[in-house]
Amino acid sequence: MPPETPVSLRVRASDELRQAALEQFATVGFAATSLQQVADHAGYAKSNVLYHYGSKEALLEAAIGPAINEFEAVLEQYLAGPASDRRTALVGSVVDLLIDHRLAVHIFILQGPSLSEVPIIGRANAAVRRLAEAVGRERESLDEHIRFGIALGGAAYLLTAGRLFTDDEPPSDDELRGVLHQVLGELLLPAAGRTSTTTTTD
Amino acid sequence: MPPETPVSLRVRASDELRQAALEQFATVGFAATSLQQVADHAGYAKSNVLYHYGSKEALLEAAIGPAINEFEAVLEQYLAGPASDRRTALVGSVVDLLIDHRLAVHIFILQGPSLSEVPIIGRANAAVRRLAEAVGRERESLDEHIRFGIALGGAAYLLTAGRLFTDDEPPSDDELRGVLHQVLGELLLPAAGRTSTTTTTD
DNA sequence: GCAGGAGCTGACCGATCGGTCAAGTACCGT
DNA sequence: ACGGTACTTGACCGATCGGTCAGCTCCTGC
Repeated sequence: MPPETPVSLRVRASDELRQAALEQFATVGFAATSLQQVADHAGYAKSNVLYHYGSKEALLEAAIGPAINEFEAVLEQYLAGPASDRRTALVGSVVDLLIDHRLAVHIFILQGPSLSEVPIIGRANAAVRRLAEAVGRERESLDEHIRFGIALGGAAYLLTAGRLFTDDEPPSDDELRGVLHQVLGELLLPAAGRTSTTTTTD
Repeated sequence: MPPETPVSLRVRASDELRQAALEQFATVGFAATSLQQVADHAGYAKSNVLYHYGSKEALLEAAIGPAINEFEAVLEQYLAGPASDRRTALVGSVVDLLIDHRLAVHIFILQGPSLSEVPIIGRANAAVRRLAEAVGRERESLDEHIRFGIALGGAAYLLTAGRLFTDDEPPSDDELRGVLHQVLGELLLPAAGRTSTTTTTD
């Protein structure tokens, strides 16, 4: 047993590299980010990136895999849930996912269509598509598809590109959560003023 | 004067190259698209791209310049308009711009934050930011900023990534225009039920 | 003390990047 | 027929890409 018991474990290089990759992939784009950039940003040599993660695609998978798993869990929960309050629960789950994994979400939502040949991105695209179809199947398709696309893509855009809109320091996560909950609810939940037939349950 | 008056002018290579570049930049991403891809897609040699447009950046400028000019015109019109119906006019202008230049808009809105070092993208980002600030200045800032970001980013995302949501052939532009007008109006116009920004408790 | 494995690095590889250049082709007014 | 101009191309350039590999330093179990 070592005499000193370090409260904070030593920082692992693989974690630093994964985090640097996540930030670079989200802000610069996966295709436009070189392994050299990731290594420089984390303070290591490029070879070390390929030592811990065998390839650029594996690095991407390590960076956004957890977020995609969580997104797939949200999808399964929605498909299995009762039709009465699926929508409300969906909005809450999606808002949490967006805020907790905003960088990863930006990658596999906004860059997803450009990277469909990457296996893990293909998985994410399939999940997004299944959720969109499930949401759109409940009512008139075109309107729902558009609302869903704007809500998902818009929120993903806002959370990472939103710093472009103001030079003030960004709002706290709780503030963001509240407003996002409100706005996405307006977009996805059958509001009182919209769609004359307020069919809350079928 | 030429004896034959050809009804359809001869197809110009520069136009074909510009159009191919627009499509590739929008679907694959500017940084991830090589000049070789653009040339192959249009059926010419790579050298010919650099003959008509001296550099990759100049090609981008030729492809999205008109859309950015139009966006800046929308901004000026909004800044100069009377406060009474600026918002309503803005929604109409933005919807038209989105539909008429969806590929270019996808590039300078969604890829904008990643490409701010490219001069023309920097111009576009500045215009987006000025519009966001003008819109957000009228009421409580955070809520308005978020609504604006979701509306703009979401619509740009939907129009080009939306084909990921369905394998049916895409809806007509008129259908799209109608629904977009409705949804963006809900997001940006002060609706009757909504003015209180009391975030619904979780 | 020491063998051995994990962590890390620089040198190097073929491929591709954006961009340059000289030569070839096609078409024009004269 | 001819000179010139616009157009198009393949060969080529240095830089950088993702990825491989041999070798270095450290730490640890014995």
